[in-house]
Amino acid sequence: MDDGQIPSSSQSPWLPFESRRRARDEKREAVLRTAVALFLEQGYHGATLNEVARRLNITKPALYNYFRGKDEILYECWSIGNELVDDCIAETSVSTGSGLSKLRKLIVRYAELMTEDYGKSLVRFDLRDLSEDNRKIVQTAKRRIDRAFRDYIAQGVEDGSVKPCDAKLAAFAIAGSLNWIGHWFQPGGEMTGRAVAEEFAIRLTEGIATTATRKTAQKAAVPAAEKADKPPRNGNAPREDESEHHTRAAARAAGQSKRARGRLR
Amino acid sequence: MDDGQIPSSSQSPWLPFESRRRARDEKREAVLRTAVALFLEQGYHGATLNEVARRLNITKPALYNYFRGKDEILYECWSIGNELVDDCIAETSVSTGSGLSKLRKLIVRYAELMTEDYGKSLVRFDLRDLSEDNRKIVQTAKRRIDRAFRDYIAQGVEDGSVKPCDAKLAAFAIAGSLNWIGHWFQPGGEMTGRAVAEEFAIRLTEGIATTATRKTAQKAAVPAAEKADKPPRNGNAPREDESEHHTRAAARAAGQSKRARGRLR
DNA sequence: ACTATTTATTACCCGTGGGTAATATACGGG
DNA sequence: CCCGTATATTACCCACGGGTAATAAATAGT
Repeated sequence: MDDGQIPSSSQSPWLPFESRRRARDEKREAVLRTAVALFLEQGYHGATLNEVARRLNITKPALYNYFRGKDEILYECWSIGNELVDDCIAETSVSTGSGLSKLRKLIVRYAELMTEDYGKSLVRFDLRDLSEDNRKIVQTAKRRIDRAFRDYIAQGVEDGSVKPCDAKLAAFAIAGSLNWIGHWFQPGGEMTGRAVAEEFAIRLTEGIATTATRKTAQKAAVPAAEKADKPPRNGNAPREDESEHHTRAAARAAGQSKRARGRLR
Repeated sequence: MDDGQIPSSSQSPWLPFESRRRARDEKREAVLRTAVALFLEQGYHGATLNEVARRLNITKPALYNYFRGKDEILYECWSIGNELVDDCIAETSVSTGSGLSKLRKLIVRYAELMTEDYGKSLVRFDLRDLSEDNRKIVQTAKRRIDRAFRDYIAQGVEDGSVKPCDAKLAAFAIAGSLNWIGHWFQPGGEMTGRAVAEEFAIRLTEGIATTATRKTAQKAAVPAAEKADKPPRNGNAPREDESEHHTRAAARAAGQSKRARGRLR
């Protein structure tokens, strides 16, 4: 079935027996990358710290140099995902355009996140496995995400780009579809994450949008704004907006001083 | 915090110390009712068999008279939920009407299921906690459910009641919204399960429907069928169709002879 | 009433895996 | 070159909870 000799998978900073002198934070992140993948693969309870360590060519106790325990690793995985979502929200909220326009942008970004490991961790991990404190943080953040969807919808209703509807339920419906992506999507399938995201942005808004979605027929019903809403559905353009996907996440990658960092001796 | 003396919760056939002479199957089901509630409340791994037993006024080993082990209990919970879904599908598939009409019916039924314990078990439990064999059964059944959604959509596209679209993605989007209900809904909130279900049936189909949804304007575009599609949105009528929610489930309640029944000595 | 069968209880086992203590090795600075 | 610190390893602990064996209590049949 399985025996030793990991094929030096992905890229572990601990090459079997050579120079293991990388920066601390790089190792920390490597642990998280491995952990989130394993947690998704086997489930939090099915995955063992021994296996996480094994995949990194180290042993379990070494992990405790970087984390207080298993549940903290889980929390940190979730936390990274949350920072990515925050970036999505921040990006979309500063963008100009109607409520519908912002909603669509958020859907695309969020959907694509759900096709990646850290995004999935937001919806596949069980809050009850976290410590009391961390659980509260997560719950608060979840409400923030929900609020973003709801706000854009309400905003759209006001500016006329979205049909009048119950913002709360509409947000649940949309977020549900998107979150579910994290359960079924796996890379290597017929569609790329980006493609799924764009398709969902259309599908999930065409029910509540006042304007026609597909291409023509911008029937002149929108009172204000609605500028660069959507370049009319280019098949596979080289994503024009790779500018800076990481606002807060980039900060974390560089600075990274806050947040517990392993056993405090 | 908590101490002994369970307040004889719900209705346990094992009243603390009196007549415990119920039929075997009734006890079996009582175990499942308690187990599914506890699993949802604390998560499968967080819940212990000791606690399940405690809530039933018995002790852990007694459970092994009815089930082979914890994972079998999990499977049986899931299995009941699956039978309920099968009923939904069976009901809707024999109903007359357009593809859209069937789709809406299925959505309503399925959504309401997601507000109940056994329905939630379909989407909140982790397949990886099941035995190899049972996991295969579940996966097969899941595909069947997905197929039902997809078929109705495809059917609707053909008969003109649904706009042309990718049936697979549309089904994922709809099922995602519905499955997510099982994660956020809890009874006692502002809306009843039924209300949520009806609202979702509208919301999730108005994007892909060719006919106007709300009330008037049946613009004459549907080529065939489309009979008793929907009584125009009665606020809280006493659900006209309580006829027989349980086809297969009813059979199980009465006959119930198949399926492993505890330790075979 | 006596016995066979079912169903429950008490007492126990033990594998698993998170977590820790003691210790060794590598690294960087004076 | 030596020492302090950071980082890793080996060896271990032990709580938890699923599962079992032995046994007792209840039930049904004749």
